[in-house]
Amino acid sequence: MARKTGSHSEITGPRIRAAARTLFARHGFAAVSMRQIAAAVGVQAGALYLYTPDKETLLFDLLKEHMDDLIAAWEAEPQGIGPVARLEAFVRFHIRHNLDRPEAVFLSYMELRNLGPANFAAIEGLRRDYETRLETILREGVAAGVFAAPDTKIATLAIIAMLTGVTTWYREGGRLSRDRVGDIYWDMVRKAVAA
Amino acid sequence: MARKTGSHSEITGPRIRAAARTLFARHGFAAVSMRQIAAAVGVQAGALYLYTPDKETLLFDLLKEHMDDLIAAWEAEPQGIGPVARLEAFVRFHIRHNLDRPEAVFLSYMELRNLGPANFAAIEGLRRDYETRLETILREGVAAGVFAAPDTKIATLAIIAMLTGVTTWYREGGRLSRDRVGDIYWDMVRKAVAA
DNA sequence: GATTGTATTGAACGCGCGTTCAGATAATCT
DNA sequence: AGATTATCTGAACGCGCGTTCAATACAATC
Repeated sequence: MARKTGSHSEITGPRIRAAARTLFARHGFAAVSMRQIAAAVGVQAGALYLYTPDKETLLFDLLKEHMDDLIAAWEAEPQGIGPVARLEAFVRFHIRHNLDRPEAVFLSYMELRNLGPANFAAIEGLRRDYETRLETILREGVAAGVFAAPDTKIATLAIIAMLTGVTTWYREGGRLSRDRVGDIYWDMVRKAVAA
Repeated sequence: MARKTGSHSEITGPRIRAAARTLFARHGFAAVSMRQIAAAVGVQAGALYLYTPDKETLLFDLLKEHMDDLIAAWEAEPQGIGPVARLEAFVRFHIRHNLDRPEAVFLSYMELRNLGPANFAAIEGLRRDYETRLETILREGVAAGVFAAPDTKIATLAIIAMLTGVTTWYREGGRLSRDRVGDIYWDMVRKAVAA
C-alpha cells in the first residue's frame, strides 16, 4: 500500500505543521518523536521528510511563522494617535493575538533552546524587533511627558512578560472575557508607566 | 574498578542534583540523558539509581526543593508594616531570590509538564500557595484603600509574571545592579496597583 | 489505456535511551 | 586481621529514536 486516496501535498504540509505545533506545545520538542507527529497526521514517519529536511527545521519553521505573523499583525493593527492610545492598542493587541494562538506562543518562548545558533539568532532577532516597537512607544511617551519610566528597556520587557503571562492561566469560557482581561491589563500597564 | 577514593553518599547526592539542575535548565528535561548527568558528576549511569528511583523523581525533587526553599525564604523575610511596605518587601525579595538561583527558576516553570499528575499537582499546589501570599497583600491593600486593582487575582499573576521575567534577561555584571533592578520594578509595581 | 510524475509506504540503519543487577572495591567495624 | 557494609562499575536488557531509500500506488496527462 502507498498513498491514500485524495491526499495532496497542499493538505499534508499544513497538517504536519499543525500536529507538530500541538504536540510540541503539549509535551515539549525533545519529548515528541517524528513517528508521533506522523501518526497524528495519519502517515508514516518517512513521509514527513518530503516537507521538512529535519526535526529542528520543523520547529524553526513554526517559530519563524509565528514571529512573522505577530509582527505583520501588529503592523496591520490600527494605530492610535499619541503614545497613550498607541500603548493601549499594543496592550490589547498583544493579549488578543496571543490568546488566539496559545500553542504557538508557548512554543516561542519555551523551545528556543532547541534551535542551533543560526536559527536561534534569527528568531531572537525577530523577537527583539517586536520588542523595539513597544519600547519606541514608551520612549516617545516619556519624551512627550505623558509616561514616566526609569528605564524604558526594562519597562518593555516587564510589560511583555506580564502580558504574555496571560496565556498561562486564561481558559476559554472562564470567569473573564477576553475584553475584560484586556481592560484589567490596560489599567495596570497604564498606571505602571503613568507620569 | 569500582568506588573511587573519598567518594561518599553525602557528596554524590547533592552533586547529582546540582548537575541535573544545570543540565535540565540548559537543555530541557527530555533532552538530557541519565548518562549525561552521570558523566557530569563523574560516575556511571547506574550509580544515579542509588539516589533517585527514576528520572522523573529526580526532576520532581529539584522542583519541590525549589518551591519549599522559596516559601521558607519568604516566611523568614522581614515583613514591613502595612500593605505598601509588605508589597515592596515582596517585590524586592522575589527578584533577589530568583536572581540567586536562575536555573531552578527556569526549571520550575518550564518543566512542570514532564511530571506525572500526582507530582504535578504537588508542585502546582506549592506555587498557588506562594501566589496566595502576594494576593493577600494586594487584597489587604485594596481593603485599606491604599491599592486599587480591578481584580486582585489577575494582578497577582501579572506581577509575578513580570517579576519572574527578570531571570530571562538579567546578566551578572551587566548594565544594572540587582538593587537598581529592584528599584525599577518596585516603581512599576507600586504605580500599577496605586489607588 | 498507457505513461509519467508525485506522494507515500515499510523496512532498515546505527545509535542512545532508562533501567537493572551481579560483581568489585573501599571504608568501617569488631 | 577479618568480616561487613556502603558505594560504584560495567555490561546487558528491550525499545524507540531520527533519518534514508527502494519499491509502490495513485493522479494527471497524453
